[in-house]
Amino acid sequence: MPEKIEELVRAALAAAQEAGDVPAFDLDDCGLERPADTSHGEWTSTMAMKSAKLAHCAPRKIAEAVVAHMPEDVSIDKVEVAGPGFINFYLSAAACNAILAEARAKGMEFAKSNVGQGLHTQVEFVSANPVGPMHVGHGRWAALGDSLCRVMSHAGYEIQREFWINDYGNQMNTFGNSISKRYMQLVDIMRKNDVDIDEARDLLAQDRDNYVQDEADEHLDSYPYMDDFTAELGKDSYGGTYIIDEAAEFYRTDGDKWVDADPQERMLSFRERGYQKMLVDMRDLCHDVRCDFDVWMSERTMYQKDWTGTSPVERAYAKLDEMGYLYRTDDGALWFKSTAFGDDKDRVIQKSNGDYTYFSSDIAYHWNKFQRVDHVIDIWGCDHHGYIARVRAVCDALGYPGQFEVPLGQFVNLLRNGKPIRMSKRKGTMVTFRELVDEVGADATRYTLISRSSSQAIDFDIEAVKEKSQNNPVYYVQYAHARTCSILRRAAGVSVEQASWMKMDAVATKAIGANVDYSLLTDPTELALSRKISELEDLIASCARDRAPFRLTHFAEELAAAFHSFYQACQVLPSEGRPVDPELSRARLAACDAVRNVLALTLSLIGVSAPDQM
RNA sequence: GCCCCGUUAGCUCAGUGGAUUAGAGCGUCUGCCUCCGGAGCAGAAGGCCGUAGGUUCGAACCCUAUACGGGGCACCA
Repeated sequence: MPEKIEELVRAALAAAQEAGDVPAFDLDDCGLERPADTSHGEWTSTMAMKSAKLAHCAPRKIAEAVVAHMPEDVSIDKVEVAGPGFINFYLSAAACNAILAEARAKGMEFAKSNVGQGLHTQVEFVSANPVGPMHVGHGRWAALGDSLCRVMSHAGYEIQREFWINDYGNQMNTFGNSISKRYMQLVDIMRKNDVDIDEARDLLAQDRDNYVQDEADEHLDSYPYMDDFTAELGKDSYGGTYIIDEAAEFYRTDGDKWVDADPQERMLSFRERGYQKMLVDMRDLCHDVRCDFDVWMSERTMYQKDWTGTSPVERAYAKLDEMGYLYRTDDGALWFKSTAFGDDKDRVIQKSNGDYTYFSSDIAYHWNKFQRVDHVIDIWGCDHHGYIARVRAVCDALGYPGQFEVPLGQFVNLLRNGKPIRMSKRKGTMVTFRELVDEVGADATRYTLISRSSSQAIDFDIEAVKEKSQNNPVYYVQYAHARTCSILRRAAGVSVEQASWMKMDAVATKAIGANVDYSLLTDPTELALSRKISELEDLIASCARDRAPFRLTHFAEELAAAFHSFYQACQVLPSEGRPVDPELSRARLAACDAVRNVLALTLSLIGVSAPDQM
């Protein structure tokens, strides 16, 4: 439709200029927009205001001349000049409602575009360390990243989803040692108190709870095991209950065979098996919120030597060195000249003691990414923002300027009854994402986490989301979808059971039949439906371009509201005392079906289910 | 000191340079089921868009300055 209106505007302007009503000038942009207020028509052109200066002519005068020369068109009811010089186009009902037929015909393929032009894009997100459970912040990245991928795919990008596993470095050993220490403590408790593993686990967990609750460290003797734990492993150790559970599980499978074993071997065994379990847990949890990754990339692979006898990290160093971007200081540390690419200061990539810094992994990793895709998006928490410049510097240095971007996301503030929850890394207290999903449900969790701009910090009140889940907008939208299904089932004379094996598309076809006359839909609430639905394609394209999938939740709520209004104002099926013309009824059913399709599509783009009944 | 995010209705937030009247949800108040799903609808009340300049035909939106709030500035990962 916008293409057609643009044609008409250009033709009208040419005619007006030909007639001498408007000075000659070149029009580069028709400035087509959708007026916010429906009383201003379906489309408006701001070309008169935009070209007023160029034409040395009052915008209102240009607009009037253009309208006077506007060619006739069947899909245009009328064209008007309004305000300072808007040219408003009012479409016929048939033209407005054509979108309903399109939405029904295309279903989940509706509102696709090609703004991405097939650009091979990798989106890396979540990438939680495999040494503990995912927290709510990771959940936000999962919801955001996955939704972005779905939206970008719909808008014509070739998308690859990737999870980067930080399974290299000291933290892995700390993780292994933490489990190992807990294992030894469990054995100690069992022997001293003559209890079984389950009781020992509870005693040890209680010891930790005492420690956590004692914020001020006042009762120094009430949690001996926790003190012993932190004394031996330091404050950066992993003290959470899940580590105790992990250790107890290893005791159940292995018994006390590790008690007298070599501590290093014990640590390695626990580390690797614990790591694998964490990975499986994260994969399952992501899957449960409908977020599945294409690639799980291990940091360790960046240090594994291939047949050439070198690792990806070493090859990346050689490449940068060859290009003259590395230098070594007297103390032996190796530096990357990131200031050459706009970073604040140069960055160490190999410490003076010979160890690699974490940054070195990212150098090799991002080089690796660009060997697989043409564009890289890393979704990071806002606390990583200082890290962007150096990674971008690497990408620039390696020859991929402008192909690396980082949408930063603000954090999730967890609250309980309006009070902030103390999240202590030191003491390992946290509300896990798993707990949240199990209590609130995947749909409400995902919807809530995606529904705000990622540049906005979210206050997520657990009690409020749990207790007020009935008021959650996600149910409002799902209810609208279920309602369309209900009407279609009733019209088709099909039970819920029959519908479930027939599928809703078949139910709709049975209810509606062929050759629907969409021009019968002229009520304002009916036209509001087609108007709203016609916005989706541009919306998806802009969500993809701006990396802002959250806007789809607003669209879903608006469409649901438009549908509920329509439903209230227009009787779809004839009932006692409320007759409806059969053809009108079919057209309204078709409108319901279009809404059903579009709601299902929109919800699927944000990874939320569209139930046929609730 | 430097960098990032925010500041819009009582609360939580949308707002892509456009129109007299800056929107939505929650909360408050008033109506609407002998009627296709009331998890709904219709309406009311509630705003000098943090402040001050600038750009523009036009600014909540862009620019500059400034105030307040949150976060970040490792040879940690």
